[in-house]
Amino acid sequence: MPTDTTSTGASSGSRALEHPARADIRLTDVLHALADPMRLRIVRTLAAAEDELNCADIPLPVSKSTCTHHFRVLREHGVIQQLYRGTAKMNRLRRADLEDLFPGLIDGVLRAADLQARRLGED
Amino acid sequence: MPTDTTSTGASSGSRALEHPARADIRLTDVLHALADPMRLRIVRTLAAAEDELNCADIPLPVSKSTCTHHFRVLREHGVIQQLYRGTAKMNRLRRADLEDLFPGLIDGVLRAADLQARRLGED
DNA sequence: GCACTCATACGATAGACGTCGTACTACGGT
DNA sequence: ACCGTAGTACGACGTCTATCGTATGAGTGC
Repeated sequence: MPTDTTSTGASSGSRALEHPARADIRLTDVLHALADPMRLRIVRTLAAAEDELNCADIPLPVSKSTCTHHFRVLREHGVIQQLYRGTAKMNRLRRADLEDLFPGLIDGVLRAADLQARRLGED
Repeated sequence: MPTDTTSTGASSGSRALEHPARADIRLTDVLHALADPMRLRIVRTLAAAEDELNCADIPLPVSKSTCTHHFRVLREHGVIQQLYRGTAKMNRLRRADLEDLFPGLIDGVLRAADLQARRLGED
């Protein structure tokens, strides 16, 4: 029950995507997932949206295959939740699970990323 | 001056070890450095000690070469400060620099690691 | 000076990672 | 039924990583 992905109900519910159960999420895996510029950008965008986003809603300077790869890494390491909604695949941060396991961690990383972006004049 | 390693004075001051300046520390590098079980254990031990530690003071289930490798990664990514003191090499967390750049990040990771260790019965 | 200890350097190796392009599948609309 | 769109699968490629063993360098103490 920690990784219930059927809560939206109205989805066509075709293929199931494998997510790690909350208890199986490992800190080093999460850190590894976040330790990549592309993935960190994805996570920041998802966090800023506070709503589920289409893969294509997050512009990345890499090919579509690479994009798929990064989303999968984030999902398999327990950082995001993905579910199909028709032809699109919606993405959402697993805030509740992560907050339960590692309170404050994600917010700390996001704040750090914001500070660095401001400091370096990016973003 | 952000990376002054001569503050201890009494050290023999032989070889200098390269450390990134505070402004050059990148979040993804720090996360990557922490995203390894061995290195996370090193950092946790250093944080718990709150004092500088010899490399050999941190027992790791890997060879000495590998140990050296991990310490170098941590240093080159700005997580720890190393300085020679005679034949030993002392290690210390760069808490001030990291706290200045990414407030709360390290503490968040350490707390997360503690919680996970308790949850999994390790530690 | 010599032995001992702490740590490095240097290869070597096996595996993981980020990236790409192309071919393919799934769904939705017309 | 058909096409278009969103995303996957697969194979390839070069790079990076974690690990090791052995040989080497730097200090301490006898």
